[in-house]
Amino acid sequence: MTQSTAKTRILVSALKVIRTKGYEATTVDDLCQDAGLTKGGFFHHFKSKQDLAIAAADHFGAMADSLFADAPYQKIEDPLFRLLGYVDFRIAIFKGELPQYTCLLGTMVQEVYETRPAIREACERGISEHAAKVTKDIALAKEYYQPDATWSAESLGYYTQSVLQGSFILAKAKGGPTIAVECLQHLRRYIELLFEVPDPNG
Amino acid sequence: MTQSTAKTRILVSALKVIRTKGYEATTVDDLCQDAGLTKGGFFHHFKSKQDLAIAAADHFGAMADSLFADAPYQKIEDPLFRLLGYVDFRIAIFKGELPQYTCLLGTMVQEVYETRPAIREACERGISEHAAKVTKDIALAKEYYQPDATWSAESLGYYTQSVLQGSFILAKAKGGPTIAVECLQHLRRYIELLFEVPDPNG
DNA sequence: GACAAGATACCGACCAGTTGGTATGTAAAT
DNA sequence: ATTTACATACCAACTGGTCGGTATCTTGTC
Repeated sequence: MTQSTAKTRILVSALKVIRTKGYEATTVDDLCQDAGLTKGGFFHHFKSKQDLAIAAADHFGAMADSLFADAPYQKIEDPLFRLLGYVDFRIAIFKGELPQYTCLLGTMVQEVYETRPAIREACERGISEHAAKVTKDIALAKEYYQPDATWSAESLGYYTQSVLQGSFILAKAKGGPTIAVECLQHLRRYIELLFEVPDPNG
Repeated sequence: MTQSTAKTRILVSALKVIRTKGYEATTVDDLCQDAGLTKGGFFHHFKSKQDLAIAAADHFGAMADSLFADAPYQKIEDPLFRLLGYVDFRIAIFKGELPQYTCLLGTMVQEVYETRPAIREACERGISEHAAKVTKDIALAKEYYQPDATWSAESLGYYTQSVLQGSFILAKAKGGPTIAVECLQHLRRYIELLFEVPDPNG
């Protein structure tokens, strides 16, 4: 059912190539070669490289949406443990290959936030939408377990994304996910402490 | 006493330009124009653009070193509160201009970790050295206040950097530091919780 | 302290390769 | 018979980097 039209092939290639080389270092020819078509075909579907980047950002957001929507942790009923399930799920993703667990949006926005406002905006949208979904569970958990806490659900939602984005950078710098995973475990511990989850070790 | 030799002028320009545009989008001509010399001069001091990037990474590390070594919070004697002082100091830095509080190393490594191993290595070195300095205080505080904690000082040191790097990305995406600062406040709260710092609000 | 001799710091023109993007053509689908 | 979905050929602009040259600063010698 996964239609392999040229347009989606380009988008898939964009996710792969831009995540490993960044936006500026990725040439249109790189994408054409990876997607198996020629430049004429590329510019038939996207009016510019920047246009492709925006479409790729949207596509990445949609991919992420369904990845997390279909993840097993969503079946957990308690919002707090669903939130912890989210963190565990993200830790599990780190077992894959580096360019695959990395975030296209964070990678691109880092490079182009000043020079390509339209791309920046697309990245911001994707990040914020994902953060909003995490925030939703946080808000539910907060209402139930910590209604009087001084921190806002939204800021904690963004905080999870901050830790994730930073972990990607450390993983790239270190050439592997070991330290990144430890960072996510700190994030998990923070959530446990905030919600006063009983320590399973006693 | 601050010698304005062409070489240091190029390095200063590199910090500025690469932090706003990224490594690949920064051309040698960009740097020459900003530093006020010509291409011939540039390649007299650096044998390649990549060579400059490595030198810029080292220079950035040195700048950061002295910035934090001379910061007022270093005078705090208790290592735990010195650590909290570090976080507060980083929050304070966010009051400046976006490209100025951003990390050159995180920006570059994101783009080039796969394509330019030598630059990746330089970025990793800089990040790890800074993390090690934070870790030092964490280790002291841990030994004194939480000697039996299960988390390692080193992982917490890297965690602080992870939150920072992620906060930079959010600041770039959002076009301002507001959310980033809130992230650092979460980091501060996490440290307080880990070390069971009494809540000043009662 | 003068001066030749070399090293250093920089300039400006140039080059080969690459880049994003275009113009034109064509075969299939509607 | 148009429109869609590509391929081919091409271009102007830009890229990192080279090269020969010049001004200035160092250094050793007398």
